[in-house]
Amino acid sequence: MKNLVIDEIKRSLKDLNYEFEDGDINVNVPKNKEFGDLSTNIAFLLSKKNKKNPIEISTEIRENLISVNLFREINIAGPGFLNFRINPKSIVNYISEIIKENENYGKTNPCNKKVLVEFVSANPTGPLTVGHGRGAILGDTLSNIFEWNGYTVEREYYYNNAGRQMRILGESVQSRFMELVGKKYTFPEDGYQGDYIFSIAKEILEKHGKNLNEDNVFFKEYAENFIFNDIKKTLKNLDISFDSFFNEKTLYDNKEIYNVIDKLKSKKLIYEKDGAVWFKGTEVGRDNDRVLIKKTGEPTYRLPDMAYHADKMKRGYDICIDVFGADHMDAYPDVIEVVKQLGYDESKIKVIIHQFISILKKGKIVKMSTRKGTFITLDNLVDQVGSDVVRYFFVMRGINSHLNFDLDIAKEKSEKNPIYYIQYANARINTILEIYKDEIKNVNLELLVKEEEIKLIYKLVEFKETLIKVKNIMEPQILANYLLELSSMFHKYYAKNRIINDSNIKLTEARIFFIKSISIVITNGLKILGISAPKKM
RNA sequence: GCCCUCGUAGCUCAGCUGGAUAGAGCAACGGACUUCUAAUCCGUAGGUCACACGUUCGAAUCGUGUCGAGGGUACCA
Repeated sequence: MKNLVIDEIKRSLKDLNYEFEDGDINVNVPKNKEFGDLSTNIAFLLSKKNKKNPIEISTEIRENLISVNLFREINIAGPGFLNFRINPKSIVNYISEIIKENENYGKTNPCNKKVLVEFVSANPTGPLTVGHGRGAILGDTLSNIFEWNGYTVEREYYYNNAGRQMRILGESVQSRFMELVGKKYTFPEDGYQGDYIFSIAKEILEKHGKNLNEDNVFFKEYAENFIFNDIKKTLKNLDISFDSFFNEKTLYDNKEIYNVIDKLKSKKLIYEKDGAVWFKGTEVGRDNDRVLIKKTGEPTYRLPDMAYHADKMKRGYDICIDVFGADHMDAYPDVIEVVKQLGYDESKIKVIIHQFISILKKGKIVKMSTRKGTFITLDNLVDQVGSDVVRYFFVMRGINSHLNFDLDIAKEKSEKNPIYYIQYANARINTILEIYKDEIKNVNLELLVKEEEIKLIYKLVEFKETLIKVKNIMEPQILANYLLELSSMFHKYYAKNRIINDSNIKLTEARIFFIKSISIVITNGLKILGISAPKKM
């Protein structure tokens, strides 16, 4: 809708010989509907450049556009705003288009571009917690968005099953096993204290008996498998699946991490100090130099991260999206700088940082630690409120907001959750569609003349623009809010207007088409968010 | 100390690249089901957009500073 108006304005400005750039033209929906359907401030911008009165410019543009069929009315208001009223007849046929495209409405034709989305990427040291949930759902939703925008998407999970953390995990399980069979084994310092460690130990006992004689590696690998299966199950419960799991170990095996060092060395960005190998970040504008290889000979986590990103660049994606929690805030600029130094186009990497959520229980923030086992698992949350609610909840807020999630309220008030509001709108429509099954031929959509109907159609037309916008700025809450607004408009309309009206068949037919198109948009929108759209509730 | 993110109604939060009278849900109060699902709708009340300067015709939005919250600042991941 906006785009249609913008195109007309552009054409007009060319006619009038005004110089402008595409970004200059802003069209938006005025808060006060008396101002019209859409409004632009273009006259103000041109007035600066041309030293001309905004009213004068507006008048010229109005004269030029007034005969265009798209517009029913164009007014000049205030100090020079141009307000447009759209001619409903020029827009009403979008409904047919929506119904024709049905479950594909909103999809863009394939654009032959590949995007890799890396998310979750939790090491297998414990179950996924609600803390991981936001990243998991954000990553999957962004993947869906890119798919709907015509991209080929790969979802990748990056993990590390080597190193200290995993060793401690193995020792923790071994220790619990010994405890179960009554043998002595010291629980490791910094060991994992969660109950799931016991569960793993018990399963080992059941399968292998109490005379099992294996070393730490056995316990570590057993635990890793157990936990990874658990993680995959959790993700599956949220309808999330990955195309690939990338093990950090690969980068050791194929020496990629050392290639990174060598290349940086040749650029004189590497030096040794105190027995460690450092990246000279300060040379290229970073605040600090960083250790890449410890004096023990082990790489720090940064180095494989760098090699991993270099690997992704080699694989030839058009965009690489990294979904991180705020705790990675500090590491990624170094990684990106190194990618750049290695000669890759670092602008292809888009880092999405989301803030953490706090879980409130009885009004208090629950401090969570995987190590201490004081966490709420994502599974637990899904069990309590369901996948739809969880998925909606985690994308309904801006990624930069630190949001508080009150568990008690979420459980108590789950009926009043906004997701039900949206799903209910769709269910109401489908009930009517179930009742009215007469064949409709030659529907006359121009009978939809009520103001609410026209506004709703505008809203439907906005769907495609919204999907493009979400793809560009990568903030899915815009889609969540869109669906909420659309549903609200429908509920209000439904309360005031009957759809099936036996004394006016033609109007009934038009409205059936109308609500059908609303249902399609809600269903498709929810699908992108990974949420079901039941026809009955 | 330094670096990120944030501060909007009692609570949880929207507010797109600055636009006209700042929105929604929850909580409070009052209404609406013989009619396609009341998981809904309508109404009342609730605000110095943390604060102060600045840029601008115009600021919740941009800039600087102050205060407050969270996160990061490791040869942990």
